[in-house]
Amino acid sequence: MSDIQARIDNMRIKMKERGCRITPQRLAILAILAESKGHPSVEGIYERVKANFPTTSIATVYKTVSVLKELGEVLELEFSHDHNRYDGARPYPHPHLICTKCGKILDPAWSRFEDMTERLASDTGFKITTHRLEFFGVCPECQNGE
Amino acid sequence: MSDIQARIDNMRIKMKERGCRITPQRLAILAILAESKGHPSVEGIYERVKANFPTTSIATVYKTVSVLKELGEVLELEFSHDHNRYDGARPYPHPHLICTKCGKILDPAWSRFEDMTERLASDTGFKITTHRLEFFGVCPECQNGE
DNA sequence: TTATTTTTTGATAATTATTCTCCATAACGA
DNA sequence: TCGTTATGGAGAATAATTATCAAAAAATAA
Repeated sequence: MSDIQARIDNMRIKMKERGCRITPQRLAILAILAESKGHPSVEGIYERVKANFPTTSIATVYKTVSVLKELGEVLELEFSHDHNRYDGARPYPHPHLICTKCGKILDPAWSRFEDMTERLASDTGFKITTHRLEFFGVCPECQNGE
Repeated sequence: MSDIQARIDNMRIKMKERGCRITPQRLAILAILAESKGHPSVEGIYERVKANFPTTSIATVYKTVSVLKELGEVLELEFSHDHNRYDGARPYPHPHLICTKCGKILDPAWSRFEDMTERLASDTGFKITTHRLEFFGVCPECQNGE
């Protein structure tokens, strides 16, 4: 079974356990999020769902993403000046590399920051639950004016 | 001269150079941002400015903060589900420690991530311009139910 | 100083992403 | 299959932020 299929199944099970019904629209949303190389926005997910389910409302996408967020099955990247973006393939905190020109978001293949987090916790008394690390810059394509 | 006064003067000079006029309201905003231990929101700045200038509009605060952001004299912490928060004392990217219960934001005394950034740039071809690193957790006060 | 020009202020309207409302419909356990 | 109950969809509501614009204040010129 592919990683993507495994992610879809995992999300499905988590939603079921919570008492959610798996509708075709939701399944489509899960699939898009699990594939999500591009870290889509709700708007972007909505556009892709509509290809198969033309009557879908954007509210449905918001509601499904919200449940997944609550379940820890999707990572939300917050942008107060733009649509939030979502990572359903790797829902745990990890670094992101964001092109400030085209909005592309990449996942550099790096490990987490356990030791850093631990030291910070013992220094400050905080119980650290999560973190967010994002690098911003201009991608090679945008540097070449493509 | 105190660090805070130096920050105020620096912001003032940068705004002057850009052709901005330093009004009493703006000076009050600069002072609040330079002191900003608590990483205030626009709303919070507005409340404090109103103590001295009761007729101030929140739009004035938004506009001033926007100019400072453009000049790189204030760091914006983005929260898509809440007011953004601002750091005028240390306007360069640095880690933040955020209590998810009370909203307190601390600056742990850590250095930047130059080496990390450099490696990432050479790995991906991105021209890295800035980064964002935020740790979330529950502060000691909130753990004790205060 | 006074007149003139330009920017800023402040009140409010507009915008935009997101959330809510509500009922017909669909999912799913019995 | 049936009955219960969550969901879907359309549009209204919300909330943070931004835009508008006339009046006031600051800079500049005379």
